[in-house]
Amino acid sequence: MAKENRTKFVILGFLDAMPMSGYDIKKISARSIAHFWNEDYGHIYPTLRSLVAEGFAVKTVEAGDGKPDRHVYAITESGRKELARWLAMDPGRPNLRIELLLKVFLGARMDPKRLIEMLEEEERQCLATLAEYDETEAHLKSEVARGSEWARYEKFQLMSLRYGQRYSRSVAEWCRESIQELRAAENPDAKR
Amino acid sequence: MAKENRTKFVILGFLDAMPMSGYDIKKISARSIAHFWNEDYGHIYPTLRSLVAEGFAVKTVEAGDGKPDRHVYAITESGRKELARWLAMDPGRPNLRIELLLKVFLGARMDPKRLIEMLEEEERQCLATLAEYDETEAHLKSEVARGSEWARYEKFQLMSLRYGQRYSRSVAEWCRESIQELRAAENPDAKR
DNA sequence: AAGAATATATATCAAGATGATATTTTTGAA
DNA sequence: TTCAAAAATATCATCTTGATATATATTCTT
Repeated sequence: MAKENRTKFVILGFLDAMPMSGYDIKKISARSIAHFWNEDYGHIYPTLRSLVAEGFAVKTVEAGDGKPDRHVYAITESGRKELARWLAMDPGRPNLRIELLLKVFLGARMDPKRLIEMLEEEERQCLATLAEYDETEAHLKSEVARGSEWARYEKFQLMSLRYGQRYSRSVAEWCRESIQELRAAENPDAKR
Repeated sequence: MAKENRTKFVILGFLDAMPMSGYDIKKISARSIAHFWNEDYGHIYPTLRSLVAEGFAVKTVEAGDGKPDRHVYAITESGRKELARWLAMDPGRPNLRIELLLKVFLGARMDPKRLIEMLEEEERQCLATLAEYDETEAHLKSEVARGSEWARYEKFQLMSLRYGQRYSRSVAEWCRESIQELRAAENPDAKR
C-alpha cells in the first residue's frame, strides 16, 4: 500500500526555516518537537537522500575543519510547494501504543504494589516533563528576544507546548487518582 | 536489533481472560483498548502463529457451520508466566507522532483559517470520543452486572478509560484555547 | 596527565508496526 | 433481488524504530 513517509514533511518544515544538516535536524527536533513527534537518524538520513532525489531539497558539503564534513540541505521551491500541499491536508489520527495503560488494563493480573510503583514513576516523569517544558518555554522566549529565525514560529511552538503541558498535567492527575483507588482497594478500612 | 514484539503480550492478556480467535481479538481490542493501543490483523495473525510455535498458546479449529472455520487460541501455563514476566517490567515510553501538533508547530506556514478548521474538527472529534467513552463505560458496567468474565477487569478498564476521558477533555480545551488565540491574532481589535 | 564521556558528524539495517487488500460464505437491509 | 455488512481467514509492501557502527574533537573527571 502507498503510505506516505511523514518524516519528509518534518524535514521540509525545518529546512523551510533554515538550511541544516541531518545532525542539526535530529538535534533541533529533539528539543522542539520530541514531546509529540518521534524522529531519529534511522529515518532522517534516508529521507534526506530521497528529498534530494525528488528535487525537494539540495545538498552542499561544508568542510569540517578537522571535524567530519557537514552535509547541509536546503529546501527548494518545489519542496516548499510539497510542504504546503501536505500542510493543507486533514491531519491523520495518531497511532497510540501506551504500554503503561495496557498494563493498567491488565491490572487484575498484576501485583497491586507493582502497579502503584509504575504509576508513581509515571507521575514523577510527568512532573519532570513539566519542568522541562518550563525550560523550553523560557528558552523559546529568549530566542525570540534575541531575534532568532524561529521568532515567527514562536506562537505556534508555544501552542504545541501548551498541548504537552496540559497532557502531562492531566496524566499526573490521573496517576494520583488511580494510585488512590488502588490504595483504597488494598486498605478498604483506611481513612481516606 | 532485539526489540520485543508487544502484540504478543496484548494477545496473551486477552487469552488469559478467555480463549478466542484472531478475529475475536481484533473485535474485542477495537472496543476495549483501541483508545490507547493500536492493533490490527497484520500483526495479530502472524503473532498468534508465533505464540503457538513458542508454546505460549495452543490452537483448536472449530467448524464454522457454513461460516469459515474458527481458529480458537488458548493460553498455556508458560504463556501465563511469560505474560507475568512482561507485566512486571517497567513500561516503555510511547512513541508519539501527532500530526495535528506538527501542523500547529509549522503553523506560520499555514492559512490561519485552515488551521482553525483543523482545530475545530479535532475538538469535535474529542467530544465525540467522550460520548463513546460514556457508552463504553455504560456497556462495561452492564457486562459486570450480568456477571461477564470481564468483571474482574472492570476496575482496571475503568481506570484506563479515565485516562482517555481526561486526555480527550484536555485536548478539547487546548483546541478551544488555541482557536481563540488564532482568532484574536486575526482580529486584534475584536472584542474578546 | 590520562581516561572517560560528550559533542560533532556521517550513516545502516533487522525487526516491529501499519493498514490496504484479498478471499469466502452467511445474514440482514434496501 | 441486490447490495452491504458481518464473520472469518489471512498477506504483504512500506513505514518506523532504535540499536549499532565509525571517526575526530572537546570537555570533564580522576
